[in-house]
Amino acid sequence: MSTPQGARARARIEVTAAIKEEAGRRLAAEGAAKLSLRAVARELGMVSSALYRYFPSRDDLLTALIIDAYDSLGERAEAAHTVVADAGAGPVRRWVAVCEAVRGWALDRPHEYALIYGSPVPGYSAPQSTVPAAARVGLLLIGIVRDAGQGPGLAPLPLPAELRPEAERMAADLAPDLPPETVAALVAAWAQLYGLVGFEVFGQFHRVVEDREPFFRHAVTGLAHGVGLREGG
Amino acid sequence: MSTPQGARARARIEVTAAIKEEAGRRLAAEGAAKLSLRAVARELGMVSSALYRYFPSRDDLLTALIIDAYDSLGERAEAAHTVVADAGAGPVRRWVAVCEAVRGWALDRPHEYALIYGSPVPGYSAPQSTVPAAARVGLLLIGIVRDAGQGPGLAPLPLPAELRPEAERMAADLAPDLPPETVAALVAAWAQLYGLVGFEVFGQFHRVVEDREPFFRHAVTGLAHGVGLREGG
DNA sequence: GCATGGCAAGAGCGGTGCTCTCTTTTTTGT
DNA sequence: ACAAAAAAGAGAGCACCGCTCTTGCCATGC
Repeated sequence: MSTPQGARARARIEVTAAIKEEAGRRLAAEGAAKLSLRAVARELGMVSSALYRYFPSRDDLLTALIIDAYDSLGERAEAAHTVVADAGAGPVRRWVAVCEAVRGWALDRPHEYALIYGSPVPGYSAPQSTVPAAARVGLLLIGIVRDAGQGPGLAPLPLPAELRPEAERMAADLAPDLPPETVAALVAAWAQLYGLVGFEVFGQFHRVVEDREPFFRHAVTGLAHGVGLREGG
Repeated sequence: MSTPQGARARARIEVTAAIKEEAGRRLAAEGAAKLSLRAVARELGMVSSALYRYFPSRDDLLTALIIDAYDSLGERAEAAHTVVADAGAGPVRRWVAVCEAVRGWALDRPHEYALIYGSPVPGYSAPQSTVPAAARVGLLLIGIVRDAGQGPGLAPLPLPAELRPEAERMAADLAPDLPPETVAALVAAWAQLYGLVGFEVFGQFHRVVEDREPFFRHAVTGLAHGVGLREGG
């Protein structure tokens, strides 16, 4: 039936969604630190204590918003990748497109970006439930490298001996079909990408980099080369 | 005399220092978000309103802590550089030493790291007074590249046409004696360094990278190569 | 048809940043 | 030397916050 649990459960779902929606608005407008349950409740015309029927604490509400943010970012990155992949672009152009999608999303929603990649909310540690959503962009980047195949001579920096065991462990975990040096380079590039995006979103480039789009494109192209991607594929 | 302004000014300096010290302790212990003026005042045996005679607002206290954090980081990086430079190390080893100092400092004082390189405190924008302290690590990295000289053929990625004007502007601002492609690569490496450090400090490498020290060393060695440094150079 | 369980409401606790007033103490100017 | 002025501490108070507990209502499910 269309009312599988009766009108009551239906209302619960709607109220839950309304809370998340309003909380998302306030998050986008003022940031996570200023997100208050009382304000959300006030805006929704309910009393603050009623909100605790839906989210046991402020942190649980934040968790819901975090998962939404990861999903929104992952979706945007995947969409951007699909567009250029369908146009027949090579691996470097696909890599750059994904990076630019991440940057664009972060600049559009700086507070959501801060929520997932900024300082962790104190006393709060992301529950396991955020992991799949959080992994989407990483998987996308791995996929691009996998699709490109790895011609000999295009390999990234050779691994120093001290890193080889860890690189092999990472490769076994993340992409058993890729050589360990590629996986190590990928993980580093992944972190470095968020360094570039974070510096821009958090204002660290203020009065340092002015024309940021070409700068970013150039930097992530360097990242692509670092993991072994070349124009030809 | 030893009391150039009388006992009053002397006391003011001491109380100010005590406030900053206690605030720093609480910051290190619990993070910026949980830093409360009232708690600091309580710990110091004064009433909260008295604290406003020394810091007009919580944000001003945070600003003082931010400057201290930048200085502490800069000092540690400079000390690390001095050690390896005095030992006659080449540019790559000096670069890596500075990066490792940044990482070590961040891991030692995650909350201070979050304060200066994490999500900006909402409604707060760092005043101009933080700029010199914030620039120290960057200047150090520029200095290493400058000292290395730039042999031909070791240059970083050639600049695309769209980035050339901006790269020349950055070079004029930051290091007029270095070629624009080197400066662009330097700024990118600077941001990427903090991506690597931030991911580790903020727990993004949890269950992804386990043996982090060699991984970091390898990644920042790659960064050094990216700006044109080579072992011999 | 009625007991039950989900839900909104309200009061209240302990905490926050910040302001204002009042008093005391020190510095400064004549 | 003494009064005026500046600086500092204390306390009350405002408007918030997260969160808990109790109360009473009302729709739902037996």
